[in-house]
Amino acid sequence: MVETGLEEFFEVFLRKESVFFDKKVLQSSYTPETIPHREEQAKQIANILAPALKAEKPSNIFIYGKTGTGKTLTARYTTQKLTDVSIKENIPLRVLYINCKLKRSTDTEYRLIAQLARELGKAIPPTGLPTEEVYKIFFKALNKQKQNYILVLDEIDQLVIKTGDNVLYNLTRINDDTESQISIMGISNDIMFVDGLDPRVKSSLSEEEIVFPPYNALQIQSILNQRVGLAFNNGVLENGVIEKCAAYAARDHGDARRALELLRVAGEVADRKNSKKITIEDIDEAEEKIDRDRIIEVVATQPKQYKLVLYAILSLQPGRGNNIFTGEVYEIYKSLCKKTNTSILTQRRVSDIISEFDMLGVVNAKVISKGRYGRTRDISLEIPEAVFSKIKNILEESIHL
DNA sequence: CCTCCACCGGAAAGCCGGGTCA
DNA sequence: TGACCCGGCTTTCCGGTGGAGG
Repeated sequence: MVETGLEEFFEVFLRKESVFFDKKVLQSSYTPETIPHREEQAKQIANILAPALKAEKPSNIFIYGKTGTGKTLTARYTTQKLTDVSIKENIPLRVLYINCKLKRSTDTEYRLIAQLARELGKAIPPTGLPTEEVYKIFFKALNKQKQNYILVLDEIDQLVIKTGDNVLYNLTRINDDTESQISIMGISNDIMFVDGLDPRVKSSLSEEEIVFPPYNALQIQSILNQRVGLAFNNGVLENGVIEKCAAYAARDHGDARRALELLRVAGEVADRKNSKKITIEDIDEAEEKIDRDRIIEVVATQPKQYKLVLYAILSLQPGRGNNIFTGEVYEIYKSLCKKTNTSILTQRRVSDIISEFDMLGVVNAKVISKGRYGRTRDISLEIPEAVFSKIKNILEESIHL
């Protein structure tokens, strides 16, 4: 019985029409043929990197711009073209791209250097060696194959936040004692990031700076238009859909990635409704859905202690304004720990957990002063009404009560 | 104008599980 | 096997502080 039901389901699914022609085109991993509205920046990067083809060391570049402004895409695009030429002309040049935020892979000093050494063909164990040792192996490998390297460090700000600028210092002065030359292209979405750096690193890293401004609504429209032809079947977009998408994305900070995601999810929403068209309402629905799914995902994947803290905040929320304070949360949290037989963390730690939730956008927590009655955080939930009870359920289930 | 609350948040250090190497 | 390393998570210690109330 069940099988035939499923079989039928799959058959129906197979024959079901979709608004999509090729969904991949809307995913962030997709690299388009051209990058609209970034010709200027691509040109600049090309200018700076070009000397590498003549075995000269290009200046280090620091790229910054908000999320979804095409930094990574442009960096990959330009370096790809550069390698294409270097291969064709048989020039010893190599581009190493590292995303510094990849958890458990490139987000610490040891792991970053280890990864670089691996790119050069060395086997490095995931842990166990002194970092110093890994540096040695890496340098040795650099010396062995003499060539120009361009090291792209994406999300470089995350790396520094986590592990300090020591790594960058070491990397920027590699050229002093190796045969190979290595240029660094740092990509960050935090503009203030360089200011916190060691002055030596700062001046070295930002020999050249390139800014990626946010896209405006019109530009986002054209980016979307570039892709809809490939992504969707003909005529599935209702009038005004692109405009609305672009408007939404431009509203906060010209994030093209968000616009593409919005469009993709709207398509999925339409598909699920068996609709042959994507309507403007689908966009609204998509935006909410993205928001909800994100929060649910974030909450569901937190460790137990975090869940307890969040649950404590949750149970203080209903029917109140923004007056939840750290002390109250901690008291509730402690009682929850006892109830669930969990070890109790210190208030210092819980305080950090609260600020992590703040950064994740699950909670809003800003420090206020209550004068005579001390200083604390003013905490309020950022969870949309629609998912409140669902979140509560998730927490209750995974904490057992 | 001063006090003093109830925390904040930086720094350092400890614990533990994962690992290497000789 | 023992000495040693990394990294995540946590505790300990402690100096700081905005502003209501005296």
